[in-house]
Amino acid sequence: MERELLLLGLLRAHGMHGYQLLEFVDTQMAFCVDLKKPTAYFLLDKMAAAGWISFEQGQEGNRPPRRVYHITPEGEVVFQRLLRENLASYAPTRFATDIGLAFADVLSKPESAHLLEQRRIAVQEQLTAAQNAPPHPGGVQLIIEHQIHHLMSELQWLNDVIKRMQIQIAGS
Amino acid sequence: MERELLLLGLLRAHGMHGYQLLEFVDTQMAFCVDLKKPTAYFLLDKMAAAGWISFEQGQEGNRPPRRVYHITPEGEVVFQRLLRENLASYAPTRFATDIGLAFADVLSKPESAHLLEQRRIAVQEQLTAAQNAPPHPGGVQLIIEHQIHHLMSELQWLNDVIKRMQIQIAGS
DNA sequence: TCATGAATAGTCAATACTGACTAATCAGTA
DNA sequence: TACTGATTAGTCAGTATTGACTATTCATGA
Repeated sequence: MERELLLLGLLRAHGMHGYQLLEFVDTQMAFCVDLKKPTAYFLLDKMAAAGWISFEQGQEGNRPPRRVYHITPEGEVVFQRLLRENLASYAPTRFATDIGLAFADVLSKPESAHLLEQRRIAVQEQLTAAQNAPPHPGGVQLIIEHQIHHLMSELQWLNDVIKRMQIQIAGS
Repeated sequence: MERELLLLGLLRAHGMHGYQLLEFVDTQMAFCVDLKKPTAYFLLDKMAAAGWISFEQGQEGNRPPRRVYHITPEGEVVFQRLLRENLASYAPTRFATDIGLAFADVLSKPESAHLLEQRRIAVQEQLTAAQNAPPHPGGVQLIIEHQIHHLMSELQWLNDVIKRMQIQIAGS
């Protein structure tokens, strides 16, 4: 339900139409949520059907009419529940890139080490990007800090694994 | 493609039927992959259609016949490609539990701090479970070590955030 | 003024994933 | 032996997600 939480949270600020929501998520929160356009509209439809949000046809200038969504009182109740559930829990993190590690011994140690060095560069790049991100509004800043903390931890771990592999190479 | 990588990697060891694959993933790798039964059969069908794996009807005792899957030479080529791609790259991690942070200021600081303390307990429990996991075969052990490293880093960060909130409460 | 490309706003068919179900066999036991 | 619950093996209908597409408006500059 984290995307529902996100959309409800954004709509609490003020009514928005689908594209506006999408744009905000894409530009301000791309690093922590992946929300595609059809998924967003699907979720909006679903939440409207559930009565968590309402919408009216809005017209602006000559543009084609569009749905402007608002959070309903029931939606606000759901938002608060989802928020509390979210803050109190921790969903175990699955790293997609971990599966390769299970089979790293299929390749030679030097090749594995070399490939993981490329991975290290990728992590380093993401870290630099996060550190150079312009300040974001309110709580989003907290998420960026989390990302930075996490990426630094990943870098440290990767360095450790690579070092261990190199010792094994030297010792063989 | 990380699930394809996983299934191919497991089938490299020896031919297996769907249920066997599922069972291994469920018992040995549940903490790092989430693979539901219908998804597994779906992927096996798809990979068989692509020629990455083959199967024959196997019979054992009086049990109903079942498909025993084997990796093909083309499948081995794909496996090696996917493995190298996986090791060399780093998919940015999205933490589902981060979204709540963006809206934490909706609640009072004491309540937020209290909820995050519950989250800390959840993280701590997962850490203890990972630390007490029996030794796993080969590369899977590496993934467990990664999880432990990550959970310790999460704990440290959470402690820091909670502490900051408590200072803000005291100072207000 | 009238192409041209970017921005706006959204839809749709196809793919991927899951919860809930079926159905057979086996192991234990009353 | 006949019943019960666990294990094995898989399917299917419904839900979720996505890539690719449509269609309008706006800005611009030749």
